[in-house]
Formats: sequence, C-alpha cells, structure tokens
Amino acid sequence: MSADLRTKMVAGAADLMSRRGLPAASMRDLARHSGTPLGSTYHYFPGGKRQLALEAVRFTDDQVRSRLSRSLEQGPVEGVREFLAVWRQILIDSDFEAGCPVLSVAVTESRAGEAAEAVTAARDAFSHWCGLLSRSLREHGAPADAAQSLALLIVTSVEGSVAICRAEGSARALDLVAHAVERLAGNALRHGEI
Amino acid sequence: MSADLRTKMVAGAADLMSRRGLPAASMRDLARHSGTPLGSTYHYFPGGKRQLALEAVRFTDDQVRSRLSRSLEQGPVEGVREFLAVWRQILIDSDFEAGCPVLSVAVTESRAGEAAEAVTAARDAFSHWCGLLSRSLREHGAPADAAQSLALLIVTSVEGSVAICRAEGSARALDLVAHAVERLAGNALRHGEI
DNA sequence: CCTGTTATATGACGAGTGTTATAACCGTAG
DNA sequence: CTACGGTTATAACACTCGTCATATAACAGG
Repeated sequence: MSADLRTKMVAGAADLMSRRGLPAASMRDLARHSGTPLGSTYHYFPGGKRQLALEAVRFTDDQVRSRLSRSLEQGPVEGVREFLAVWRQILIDSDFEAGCPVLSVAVTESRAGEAAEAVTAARDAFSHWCGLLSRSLREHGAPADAAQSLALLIVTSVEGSVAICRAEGSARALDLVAHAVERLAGNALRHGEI
Repeated sequence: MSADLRTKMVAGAADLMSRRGLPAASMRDLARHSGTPLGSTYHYFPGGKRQLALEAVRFTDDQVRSRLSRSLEQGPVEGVREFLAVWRQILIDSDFEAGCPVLSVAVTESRAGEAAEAVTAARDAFSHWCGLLSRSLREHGAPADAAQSLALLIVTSVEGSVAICRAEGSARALDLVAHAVERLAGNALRHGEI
C-alpha cells in the first residue's frame, strides 16, 4: 500500500483537471500525467474517474485550507496575500496552463451529472475558503456582514482572475485584483465596511 | 443561406459549451442541443469545431457588450447592475446548469491548444467588458487607476460568482457580490477610490 | 523453495470522437 | 418536365473513451 503513489495520482489529477477540465482529462492521460501506471488506477481508485475527481478536489481544498489557516494566524491581510500567492505560483510554474481544479470542476460538471460528488466537494471547498477568510476578518474587527461579503468577493475575484490570467498568459489581472482586495481588507478592518 | 440557422447553431454552441466546457461538447451534441442537423454543421462552419467555438465566444462577447453599452448610458452603476443581470438570468433559466461560455473556454482550453483562437477571443471579451466598465467609471468621475482596478474586480468577481452559483445551485453568491460591487462602484464615484 | 498478497501490464469491450465523402432531398429557375 | 443550387442524411474513417478481466510481475513471510 504505497500512500505516496496514491497521493501522486491525486495531485496529478488535480493538476491535469485544472488544465483541461474534468471531462477532457482521460484516465490514460491522468495516469501518464502523474507518471503512474494506468493499470494501478483502478486498483487505488475502485470508484474510477468519479472517485479520482472527488479526491482531487478535496486534495486541493485541504492544501489551500492548510496554507490559508497557517498564514491567517498573522492576520487577515496576510491570509489574503497567501491565498493569492497560492494561485499565482501555480500560474507561473505552469506557464499559465494550469489553474484551479475546483473552479474547473464547477465550470465543467453538472450538479446532477456523473461527477456530482466532485461538484459538491467544489462547493464545500469554496465555502471553506470563504469561511476561513470571513472568520479572520471578523476576529480582527470587521462586522459580520461586511466580513462575509468581503470574503466572498475575494474568493470569487481571485478565481475569476486565475481564469483570465490563463487566457491572457500573464499575471496582470491577478496582481491588479490582489492590490485591490488587500486595500479592501485593510479598509474593512479600519472602517468596518467595504 | 439561412442566417437564422447559423445563429441558432452558434447560440446553442455557446450555451452547451458553458455547461460542459468545450472539449466535452461533441459536435453531435452541439447539433442536437441547438436543434439543427449535424449534416449542416460542416456546411456552415467549414473550420469545424474550432470555428464554431470561436464564433460562440465572439457571439457571447457581442451580446454582452451590446447590453452593457446600452445600460451604461444610464451610468456605471446601472451598467454593473445589467452585467450582473445577464448572468443571473442565464443561471436561473438553466436551473444553474449553464454559465459563461467565455469563462468555460478560458478554463478548459490552452492558449497553444487546438482552440487557440477561441482562447484569444475569450481574452478579448474580458478585455472588452472591463474596458466598457472602466471607461464609464472614468467618465463619471473615478480616477483612471481606480476605474481600471474596479472594472477588473467586477468582471472577475462576477465570473467567479457564476461558477460558484453553479456549484451551489443557488444565486446567493452572485447576489452577495452584486451588492458589494454596486456599493464599491458608488464609493468610487463619490470618493474617487475603491 | 513455495505461497499469498499486492501491484503492474496487456488487451479487449462497446460506445463515442471529429471529420469527410457520398448520396439523397428540396425548392426554384429555365 | 428537367436541371441545378443549397441543404441534409447516412455511413464510414481511424481513433479515443471508461472500464474491466485476465495475466504477469514483485515481494512478503514461512
């Protein structure tokens, strides 16, 4: 039972899904992309593609959550910065070919389709990220409703930026949005409104 | 030469692409979805899927631009409202199965892939929408840099919201973002900063 | 050595892919 | 009526899809 190989498959799946969307990422491509044998895929993931997609979304969720939680200990502005840095790094490292696997699932799969669990996991991931940001903003003085709105605004605008950056082949959009939301977060903490 | 049928195909392609992403929308599905004969697809679109995808993105771009331009005559806040209403209507009418075809292309296709022209058209669409919003904000008193940042923040957050709304099966996210960006637009016009 | 479990390789299944060639349909002009 | 243009239908091309059954390999403990 090699946990490494399994994780490698899940991480590779998340990456490839973020590049092409789930339906266009075939099991053969997913195996090849993560450098793991195709024959092992159904050994580790008896649920097939549905299971692999679900785990890939949850994997991304967990990774982002852990990085976000850690940086939020230094305050909400630092957390926002880290949230942006996560995606910026992925864009740069992939030459703007990869993006957010969670967004990819949300855009390409239906709630009632064959990957419904993955869509639910995507919804949960967005909810987790918003919740973490919102709680931190609240704990640092922002009113509850402003914190919730601002957290959602941050997550949505960053996800949208990542997609636009891919189309542009540049981090310009994400950097502009980064500047704007950091300022908004600062204002919210100082003046209690967005 | 039936222009209606051609347009019907393009509009149907845009809709189906927004639901599943471009690679998962087969030519047979695209024809069936728009109620047009498959045999005619390559007659009207000799460039095949690439051409159909490209025209679908441009079609969406044009539609949004025209609605946005018209409503911006009543001021930037009214324009923002219209921009949000476009996507809200699509979400509701499709029971949160459809979304933005332009985002869909940006997420599922590579700049160097077989639908490179469609990706370029997606980049242009985002740029057009940001440009319209930005210009209107500037013309109504917002400083140039604030107008540009805010316009991008609006487009990105709305695109992100549409995706999240699909995953949630609810317009909650879009409505919250709508409230936030309308307030931001108002502030930018009154105080000259975001 | 043998055994048993886990992991990988291979090939096959029916269905679907984009695309093209070819044949049939259709309304209208001559 | 015939002839012909723009359309549509159909079948086929080589290929890939997700999935599974089966066969082989690798490696543990006795």
